Amino acid sequence: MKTDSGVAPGTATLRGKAAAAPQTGRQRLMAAALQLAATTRSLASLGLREVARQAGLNPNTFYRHFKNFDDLGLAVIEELAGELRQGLRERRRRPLGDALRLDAAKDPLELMRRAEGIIQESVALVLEFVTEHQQAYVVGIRELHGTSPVLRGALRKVFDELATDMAEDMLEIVPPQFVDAQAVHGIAAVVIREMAFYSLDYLEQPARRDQIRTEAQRFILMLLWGGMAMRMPQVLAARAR
Amino acid sequence: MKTDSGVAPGTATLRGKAAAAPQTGRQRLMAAALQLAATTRSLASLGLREVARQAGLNPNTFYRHFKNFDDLGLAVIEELAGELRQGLRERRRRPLGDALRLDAAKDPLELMRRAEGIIQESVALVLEFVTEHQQAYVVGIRELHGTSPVLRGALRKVFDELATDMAEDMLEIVPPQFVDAQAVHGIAAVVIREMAFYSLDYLEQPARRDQIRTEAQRFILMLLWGGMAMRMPQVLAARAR
DNA sequence: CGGCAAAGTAGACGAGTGTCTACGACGATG
DNA sequence: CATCGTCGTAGACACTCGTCTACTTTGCCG
Repeated sequence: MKTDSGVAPGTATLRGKAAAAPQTGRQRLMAAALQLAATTRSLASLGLREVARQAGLNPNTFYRHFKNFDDLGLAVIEELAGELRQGLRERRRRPLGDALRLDAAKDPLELMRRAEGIIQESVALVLEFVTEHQQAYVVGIRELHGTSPVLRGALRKVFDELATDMAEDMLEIVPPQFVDAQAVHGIAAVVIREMAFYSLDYLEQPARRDQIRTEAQRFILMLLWGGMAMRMPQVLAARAR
Repeated sequence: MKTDSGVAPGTATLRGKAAAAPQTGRQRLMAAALQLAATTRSLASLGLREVARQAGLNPNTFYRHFKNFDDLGLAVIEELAGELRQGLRERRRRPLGDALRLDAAKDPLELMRRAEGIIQESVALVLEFVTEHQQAYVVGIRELHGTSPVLRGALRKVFDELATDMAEDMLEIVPPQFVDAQAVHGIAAVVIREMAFYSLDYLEQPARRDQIRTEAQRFILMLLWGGMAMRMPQVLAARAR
C-alpha cells in the first residue's frame, strides 16, 4: 500500500532523505503541502491525509502542529516570505554600489539610459531567484487570488512589503526630484505583481525565456518613463535645449 | 435535509425560480458551478455532487452534459467570455464618437490631457461592468492562476482577446505615430490584468472604491505616458519650443 | 533513574465523494 | 402508433476524507 512518496520516518530508518529532507514533522508537513499545492491543487483545498501521506506521516500528526489549513498556509507563507524578501534584498543590493548612484544633476535621458542597465540586471536576478523557488512562487501567486481570505491577506502583505523594499531601492537610484515618491510605491507594487505574472510564464515556457525577460525589462522601463513624464514633462522637454 | 439552495425541478413543481432561473439542466449546472466557485472554492476542486445539489439536480445529470470538470469550466468560460467581450466593446465604443478622435497633428501634451478624460470614462465603465458580473470576474482571475492548465490556457486566451480589443481601440484614439503599435498591445494586456486585480479590491472594499478608481486611472495614464516617452522623447521635448 | 510533556501511531466512526448500471419520462421523427 | 435518442432519476459500490479517543515512542530536565 505504501507507494513511493514518503518513507516512514518514525522508528529507526534512514533519516537523510532524497533532497535536503526537513527533519521536524512540522517542516515535513509544510514542505509536503507546498509541493502538493504547487503541483496538484490549491493550498486550501488540500486534504489533511493527503499532506500527511506525502510527508510520510500519520494523518493525525497534522493536529499536533496545525489546527486549520489556513494555519498551515500562514506558516508556509511566513517562512517563505522571510526567505524571499531577504534573498531579494541581498541580491538587489549587490550590483548597486554607490558608484552607480545616479546623479540628480544629470539630465533625465542620461538617467534613464543608466537605469536601463540596472533594470536589466535586476530583472535577471529576480528571474534567477524565481527559478530557484518555483514552488513558492507558483503557490504564492495562486493563493494571492485564492479562496481563503486569510491567505490572501497574508500574501497581500508580503507583496506589499516587497513593493516597499523595491520602492526604497528605486528612490536610491532615481532621485526623488524626478518621480513622485508616492507614485514610486505604486510602480513598485505593479512591477512586483507583473513580475510574478511574468515569472509564471518564465517557468512554464522555457523556450520563450529570453523574450519574456526583455518584455519584462521593457515594461519596467516604460513604467519608469511614465512616472517621470507624468511628474515633469517639462524636465524631459528641458533636455531638448 | 433539503436546505434552501435549490428546488427540485424534475417533475412538476415551479419552473420559474428566484432570480432569472436558467431553464436547461446544462445551464443550471453551469450557473451553480459559477456561484459555488465564486463563493466557496476553486472551480477545479468543486464536487460533482455539490454542484448538482446546488443546481437542484441529480448528481448523475452532470454526466449527461460534461465529462470532466475542465469540460464544465471551459463551457462556463466560453459563455462568459463572449458576454464580457461583447459588453465591454459595446460600452467602450459608446462614449467615443468620431468627434473625440484625437488629432495626430496636435501636440502630445494636449493629446494626453484629452486622453485623461477618455480614460476616466473607460475605467468607470469597466468597473461598472465588473460590479454587474462579480462572480464571473472573481472566478476568472482566480482560475487564470489556478491549477488546471486547460482553464488557464482558455482564460489566457480570453484576456489576450480583450487586450487585442483594447489595443485596437487605443490605436483609434492615440495615433500610431506616438506609440509603438506592438507596445500598445503589451500596454493593453497589462492594463487588462491590472484592472482585473483592481476589480477584486473594488468589489471587496466598497469603502475604498473612489480611491481605487483614481488609482487605476493614474496607472493607465502613466502607462500611456511611458509608452509615448519611450517611443519619442523628442516629441515631448519638441513641445517645449 | 523517574517522570512528564511533546511527537507520532493505531483504529474506528459517519459523512461525503466519483463512478457505474439500470430505469422512467418525454419529445421528435418515421 | 412505434421507436429511438436525450434528459433526468434511483440505488449501490468502493473509496477518501475529517475527526475522535486511546496508546506508544521519544527526548528532556531535575
